[in-house]
Amino acid sequence: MIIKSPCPVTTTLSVIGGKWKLIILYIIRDEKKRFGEIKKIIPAITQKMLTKQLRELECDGIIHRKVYPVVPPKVEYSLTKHGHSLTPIVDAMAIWGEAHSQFGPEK
Amino acid sequence: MIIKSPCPVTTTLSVIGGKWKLIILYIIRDEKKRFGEIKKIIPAITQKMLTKQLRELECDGIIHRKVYPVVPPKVEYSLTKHGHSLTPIVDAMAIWGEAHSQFGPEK
DNA sequence: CAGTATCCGGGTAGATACTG
DNA sequence: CAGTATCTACCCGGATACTG
Repeated sequence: MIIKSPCPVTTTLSVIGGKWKLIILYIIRDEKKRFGEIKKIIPAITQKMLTKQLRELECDGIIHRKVYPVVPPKVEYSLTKHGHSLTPIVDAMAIWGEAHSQFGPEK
Repeated sequence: MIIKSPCPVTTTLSVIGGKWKLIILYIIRDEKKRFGEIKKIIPAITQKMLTKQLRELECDGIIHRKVYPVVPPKVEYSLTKHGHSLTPIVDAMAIWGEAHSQFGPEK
């Protein structure tokens, strides 16, 4: 058995592995959100990073970007069907993180 | 709702998010492996990176490092109980990556 | 409001050589 | 065999300023 880096597991990681992507997925999992709403929920993220992470998720077909042609601009983000297929993984990771964050190395 | 970066999902990501960690977990999930064996299975990884990723996984209590005091050195890596609790997530990611790697952005 | 544009520092990761 | 050590390049991500 020989494994090269682009393999199924790493494919998934490349999609959700961004610093804020899991949080974003978590935020819009149930209802669509506007750019500013997401930004408010994650104050620590910069506009540049939020834009970048959203664009990458969009490129991977995970989220949908709906632009309303109004002034001032209004953009809503929501999960695509493809994106919804990730929620079990996001959930599992949230649960694992919750349960195991306090553990250190075994002795 | 306000989310800061160190939250459950990102905790999990920080543990398995390394470039090669998921692959390593996948490799030793069923049976312990020696350093050289892992290296052979992932030819693309450098010794330095393999060492680093293994150390980090060890620090997080995910894998166990058993050193045999022999010459030449022999070191075996295996999943800890804590590490085994990650396998459902690793599996889910592998399956998702397999199923969705061919998809692009939705139209 | 929802973005670009630009600058910049620090860490990630590769290549290579060396060692107990 | 299973690692260090060193040197280096790159890119991620933050800060800040500007715009349709």
